[in-house]
Amino acid sequence: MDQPITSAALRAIRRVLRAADQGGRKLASVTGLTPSQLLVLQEIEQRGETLPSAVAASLQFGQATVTNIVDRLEAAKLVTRERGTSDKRQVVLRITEQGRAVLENAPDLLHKRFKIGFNQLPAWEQAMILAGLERLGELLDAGEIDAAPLIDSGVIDRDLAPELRRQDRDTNR
Amino acid sequence: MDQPITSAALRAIRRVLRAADQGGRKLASVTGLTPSQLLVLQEIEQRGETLPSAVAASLQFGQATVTNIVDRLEAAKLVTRERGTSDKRQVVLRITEQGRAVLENAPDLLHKRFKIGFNQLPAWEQAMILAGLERLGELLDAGEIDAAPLIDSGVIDRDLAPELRRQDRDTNR
DNA sequence: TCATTATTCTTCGGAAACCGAACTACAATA
DNA sequence: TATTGTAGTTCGGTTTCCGAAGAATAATGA
Repeated sequence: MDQPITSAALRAIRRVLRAADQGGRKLASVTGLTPSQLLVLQEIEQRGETLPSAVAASLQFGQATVTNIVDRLEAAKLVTRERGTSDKRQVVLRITEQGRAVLENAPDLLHKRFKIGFNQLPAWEQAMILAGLERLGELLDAGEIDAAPLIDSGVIDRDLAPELRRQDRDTNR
Repeated sequence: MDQPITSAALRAIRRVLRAADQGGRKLASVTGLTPSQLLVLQEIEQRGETLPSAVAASLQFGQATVTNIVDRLEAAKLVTRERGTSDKRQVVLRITEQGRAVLENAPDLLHKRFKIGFNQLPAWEQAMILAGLERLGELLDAGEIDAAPLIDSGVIDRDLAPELRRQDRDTNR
């Protein structure tokens, strides 16, 4: 059905995704910083001084999510929350020294693994990979997809599920 | 610090990751199948008849996680659970007709978006992207990384956090 | 054969990521 | 001033993961 090259590419993508995921998980267990937290932290560092809404927009997270994550970062003293002066509705986020230190010492593992290998590749190959990735990025976030043509074909019934589960299994023993 | 090309590549990777994530989330809201569920389902389909442990190993999930996900898939009747005959500790997973149908109708959006764009690219570019991706996959899951050199530099104190949070904010008003 | 050890899976409890909807301040506008 | 808009937060809910402990069954060895 698919071109072989297409599905090979898909497999490769999934592999990359999985690797990223795993790396993140491991990172979390070691540093106490989850991937999302790291992302937010990086975002804040890059911008120097931002608003939660900006972070949310850029990371495509909901505001609620950002609040949540910033809560943790603040508790860990990696980030500062301060009410805006001109517009008091706003909240200004700043990274702390500690935050910066964490970013230095805990480049996420994806980053790390990647860098190690990548730097060893010949330049042409680096260029090729980069070009491919960028193309891919374009493909993937090109415009909103219409998520229409997915008919109701056996969708999960969330309310029914829990009961069914236990019951089904018990009758099975 | 990093070569510019390295960090460009990293940005590109993150972009791809984010796109995948978003796509997955959207998919979930439409079909009721989350990305992980889809992965497990696909895995079961491919293998035709498997054990949870095999799925877990291949997807690099914990057993508990697989149990959890299979619970949902089973409740949705996309998958069948049956005790093994020769070894009764085992559980045999099979995809149902419905499950197959769902896989057909709900190729995940990543897949979909990707296919659309990808197929339109000239062959050489497809080849290039593929090569880049595969190289990347190798880089990323090359061997276990030693997650050692991450010193305790401002790690989150999980127990302290929740209290701090609320308190800090209240004093802030 | 019986007891011990291993295995396969499930259950339980817990952290975190997300989100939408309701809500609170504050700002801007008419 | 009254209304409408905007920035963040809170609340409640779902899902993903995991580790540890448990139950059932197999395999092993004395």
